[in-house]
Amino acid sequence: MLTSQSLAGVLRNSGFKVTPQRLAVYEALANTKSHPNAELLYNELRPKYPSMSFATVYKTVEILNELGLITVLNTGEGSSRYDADVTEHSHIQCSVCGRVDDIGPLSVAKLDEEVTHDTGYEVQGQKFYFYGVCPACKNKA
Amino acid sequence: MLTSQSLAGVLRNSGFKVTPQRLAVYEALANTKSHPNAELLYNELRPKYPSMSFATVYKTVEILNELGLITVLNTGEGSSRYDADVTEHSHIQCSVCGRVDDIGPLSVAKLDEEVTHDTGYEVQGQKFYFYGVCPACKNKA
DNA sequence: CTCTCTGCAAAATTTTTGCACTGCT
DNA sequence: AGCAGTGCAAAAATTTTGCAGAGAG
Repeated sequence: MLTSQSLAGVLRNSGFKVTPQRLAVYEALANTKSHPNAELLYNELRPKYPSMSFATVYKTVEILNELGLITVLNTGEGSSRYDADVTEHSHIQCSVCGRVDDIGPLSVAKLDEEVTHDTGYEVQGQKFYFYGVCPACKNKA
Repeated sequence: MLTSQSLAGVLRNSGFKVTPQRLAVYEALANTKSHPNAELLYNELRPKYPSMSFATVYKTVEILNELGLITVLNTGEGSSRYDADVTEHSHIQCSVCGRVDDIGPLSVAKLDEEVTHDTGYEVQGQKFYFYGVCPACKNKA
């Protein structure tokens, strides 16, 4: 999670301009654990930035992702979700209510080695998704 | 991987009708390791089934997925990929050419436990995606 | 002042749906 | 024969793109 100042620095150093919209999109992601998609970001930012557009949301998350400042999640829904937490962690989605929660670092240190040996790929990254029923939905049932 | 006969049985037992299109979609998936998306399936089946439509492809993979006969992959591309191999395994995608390869079962036996303990979810399934450069693309570089 | 960025609208892409016709059982 | 399935076309949903005006450096 970066402060607005350090985000501004990263953008500038990478040749991108620092705009209120870019800071706002990042800040919205940094201040939530709900892993919103583009629509939710748009709806959340609209009140503060009435001119905010989907184009800007999508262009911004693309840049933030390129710069490694956010992660894009594909849980299998129609749309992508975004996460400002780029530290090593995984995600789990409730098959009942659809919420996505974080899973702290798993004991997977040897996996990259295993995968390299198994496939010959030069492994650069990984995304783990778990699916199940969240505690809240379990209690309702 | 089911034979056409056993697939027919599963469909019938589940109240679905056995149609040439359904058998063909499954067979196409069972006979490839390329994890095609809907468009590739459509293009592959078109010559044999000139009337094949995207609607049928999508409706069929939805049923096959419901029945647990195929798996849907979301690597982060625009479209979903489908895999008739439902045994426990993961996938790795080349960040250069986009191909998706299989990874045999990983040493992740304790992960579900770890996740349950960490999140309180009742874990039902998981999907692991690795990203990197495939041997072929490495050699070209 | 320049050049990137924003925001609108239109387009492209992927997936879903409605409905008449086909064909499985 | 009855009813689910197919296939067409249209619609929906998500994401991308073109371009004119706005704003950051």
